Amino acid sequence: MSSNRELAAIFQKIATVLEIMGANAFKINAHVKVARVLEDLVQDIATVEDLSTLPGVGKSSVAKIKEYLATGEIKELSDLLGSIPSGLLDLMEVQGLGPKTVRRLWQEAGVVDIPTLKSAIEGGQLESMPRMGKKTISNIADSLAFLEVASERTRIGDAMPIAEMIIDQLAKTKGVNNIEFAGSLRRGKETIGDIDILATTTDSALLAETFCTLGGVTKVLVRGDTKCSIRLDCGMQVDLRIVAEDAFGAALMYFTGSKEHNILVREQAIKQKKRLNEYGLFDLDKNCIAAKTEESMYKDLGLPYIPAELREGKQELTLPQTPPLIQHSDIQSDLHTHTIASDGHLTITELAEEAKRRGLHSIAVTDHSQSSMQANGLSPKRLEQHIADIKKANEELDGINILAGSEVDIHADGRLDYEDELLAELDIVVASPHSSLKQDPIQATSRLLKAIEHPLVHIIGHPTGRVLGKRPGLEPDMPTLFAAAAACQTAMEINANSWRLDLRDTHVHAAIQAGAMISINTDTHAASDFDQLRYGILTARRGWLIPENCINCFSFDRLLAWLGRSC
DNA sequence: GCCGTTTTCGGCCCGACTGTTTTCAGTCG
Repeated sequence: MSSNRELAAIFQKIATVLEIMGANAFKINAHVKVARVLEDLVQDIATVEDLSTLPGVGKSSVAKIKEYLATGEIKELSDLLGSIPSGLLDLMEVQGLGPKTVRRLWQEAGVVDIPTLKSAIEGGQLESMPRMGKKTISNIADSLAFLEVASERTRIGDAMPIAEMIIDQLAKTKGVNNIEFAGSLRRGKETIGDIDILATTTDSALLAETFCTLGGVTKVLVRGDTKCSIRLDCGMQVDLRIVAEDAFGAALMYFTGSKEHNILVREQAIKQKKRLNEYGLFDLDKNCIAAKTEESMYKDLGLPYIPAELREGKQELTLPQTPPLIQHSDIQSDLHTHTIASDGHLTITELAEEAKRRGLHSIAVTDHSQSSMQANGLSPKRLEQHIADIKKANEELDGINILAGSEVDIHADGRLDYEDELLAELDIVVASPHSSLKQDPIQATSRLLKAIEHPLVHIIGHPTGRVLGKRPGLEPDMPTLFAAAAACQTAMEINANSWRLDLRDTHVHAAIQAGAMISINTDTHAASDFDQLRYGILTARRGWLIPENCINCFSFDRLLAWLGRSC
């Protein structure tokens, strides 16, 4: 919902202005928390009956949200922005600049935005400020230059291979015992800020040296005894923490986060008269109760083990036991793939062989439909021939079932791109939006609803059509869609391609709550695309998906029965 | 500003690192 995002941005801005003005830190945090809750909210904020039921939303925030819904703005923000130059907000994005420094730059050097900061540096005006030495000024200049070329966050599909490559190299360093990545990467978020790596070693000097001189390092940002930070030529920042062997679990838990999860578990510790930090769980006499493994930490806090993907500070501490979240090995079929018949790079046989090699029992061939001209979509006549080719390949190949399908376009008005008679010949129909991705939410809802309710449609492919960092995609009323999907037994896809991850994590959770089935597919166009499945799994786990709610985990017989379901 | 299984008032995580200082403020995660 765009209004959710817009409102979240307003709360975030209020928080940032308050920070520059030196307001109470907890008041600032309260605004940041509301912003986060709004960003994660699946339901349109305008349809929430009792706003005060949202976590972190109190009396004052309810009033602000209501004001926004009635007028489209919040006066407090315009008032606040009247008291400081609005360009100061941009300065807060500069690494190393915090609220105190930004305020001083403004009041003592007349800096009001990034251009005036640049000229103040060039003109030497900062040098006369107290606590502003050569090194600090040069670091600010570096950060400014970096800000111009850097994008905000990195897609997990880019970050994960980098992290794994670095870990591979560091693991070979003499003395290293444990090494793992933590942070948002371990939690499986769709985009990553920094890569966090934790290690134990008998030679920390050697490990730090190896880390700071890795290929691709453009700047060493921090180099201490236990913490080093580097920036890579791709723009990513990587932090290495060297921790004690017997406190690896405590450190892993702490640096995996999220910050919100850490606060919740720390509160849990305080309630039990314990104390929790990155070195372990302690009693009031500072005796260590647990530290070595994450499992022991959660156990001694009286909690079930909480998988990293659930650690977002939401409802995870209320879990009575560890949920059996879906795993890579649970996936037995891929139900959305392409061949050279449309825009893929593999033949039907090559595709099926690759699926078989990866241990799947079934693969659905779902090439594009006729309207997808750019993707060489199949005319009805070509589809007829393609179905025959798929059936022939299915007979010839052992050890894999090949289903004849189509990824059929959902037109802007909700009609499908083939006649029902043709769709009825297919084993499986994935219906996806590919065009008119900027249509308004009401039209988008009705469009997707028609496809969900179509008796021949099994799966809605990449339901919003978003592409991370490039286009937001459709913004339909998700709760309405999920209710219909549950009623019609139409599965909603998690497209595992790391550019898409569509449905996103919060959608998956809402879909399951509504009783809808989920399908995780790679949308494979080339053999290596099967590797993207891991990102779909992470997104599914973040949405609390268990195998029972995912049709790709069904045995072949059960899948066939499900595909034959009546709507 | 938000919250409540000791609380409607009094908490709200806290340690590492940097740069500038001679003991600490600011930033970050």
